[in-house]
Amino acid sequence: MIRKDDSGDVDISGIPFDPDYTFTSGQTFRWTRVLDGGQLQWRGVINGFAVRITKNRAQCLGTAEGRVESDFSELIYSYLSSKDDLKLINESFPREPYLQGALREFDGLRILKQDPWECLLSFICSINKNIPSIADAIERLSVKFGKRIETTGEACFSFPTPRSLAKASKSDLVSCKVGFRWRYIQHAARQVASGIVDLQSLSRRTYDEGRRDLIAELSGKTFGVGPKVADCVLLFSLHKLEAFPLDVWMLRCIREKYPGLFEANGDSSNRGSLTLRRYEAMHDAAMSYFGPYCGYAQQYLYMKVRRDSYSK
DNA sequence: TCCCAGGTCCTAC
DNA sequence: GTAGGACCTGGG
Repeated sequence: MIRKDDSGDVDISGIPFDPDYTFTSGQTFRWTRVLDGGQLQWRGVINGFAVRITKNRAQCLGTAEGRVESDFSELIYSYLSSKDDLKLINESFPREPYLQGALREFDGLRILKQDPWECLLSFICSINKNIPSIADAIERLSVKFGKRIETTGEACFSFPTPRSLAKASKSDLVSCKVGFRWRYIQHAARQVASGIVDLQSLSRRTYDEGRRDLIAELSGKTFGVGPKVADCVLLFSLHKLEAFPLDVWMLRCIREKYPGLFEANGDSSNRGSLTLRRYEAMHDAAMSYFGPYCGYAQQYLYMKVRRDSYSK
C-alpha cells in the first residue's frame, strides 16, 4: 500500500528500512547524510528524481527533464525492494553466530533495486578504488555529463546517460578522476547506447545466464566487467539475490570466519583477486552454504567485516 | 615512501 | 589454466 500526500511526501514507515545501513553499505554511492534543522536526512538522486529520505518518509525535491512526479511513490517502493520479506530471508540463513550477529547489528539493511546502467557504471568506477574515491568520481561524472535538477535547496545532477558518456573524450573522462577506467566507461557506454547490450533484458534471465551474458556482451577489445562487477550489477540493480560478489573484504571474511568454504576450493594464497575458475567455485560454495538469498547474507557480512576491521 | 582500495587485463609460462 | 605485474588516484 502506497500513501502519498499533496506535498510529494511518501510514507515508507511500513518498510523495515534503515537508511544509515542501506546507504553506507557500498551498494550505492550517491547518497549524502545531511543534518537539516536538527533532523537527519539522506539526499540522493534516483532515476532523475532528487530525493530526500528519512527513516519513515521519502520526499521528491525535483525531477530531471522528462520525468513525471506522479511516478515518484512507485519508484521509491521499487527502489527500496519493498516486496523483499527480510524476516523470511533472515530465517532462511544458517543459525551460526557470526552471520546472526551481523543480521542483528545491521537490522534494516536492504538491497536496493538501482538503475542497471548507473549500477554498472558505478561498479566499473569501483575497480581498485576506495568508496570515497568512487563517490567522488561518480559525482564528477554526474556534474559534467548529467542534467541539472532544480530543487529548492542546492542543485543536483542526474546520472549521465549512456549516450552522453559514449560521446565523451578521454580527457573529459579523466578530468572526472576515473583514471585508467576511462576506457572501460567509454566502451560500456558505447555498447549500451548502441543497443548492443540491453541491460534490462538481463533481468528476465536466470542468474547464471545473466552473469554470463553481462560479461560476454560487454567484452570486446577492452572492457572492465569481470565476475565481481557483474555480480554487483546483478545483485544491486537486477535483484538476482543468488549473486554473491566476492571482493577483497569478502575474501578476508571468508578466510577468517568460514575457512571451510575457502579450503574446499584450494586457494591458500593471500592474493586480493581470484581467477575466474576459483571465483565460480567460491561462489558455488557460498551459495550452497548461505542459500538462495546469499546476496543478502553477503551484504550483511560485508558491513560486519568492515566495521569489525575499523573498530580494531 | 609505501600500501591499499567493493578488480581487471595482459603477458609469460 | 594460472601467477605476477601494471594500472590512475587519493588517503593513511
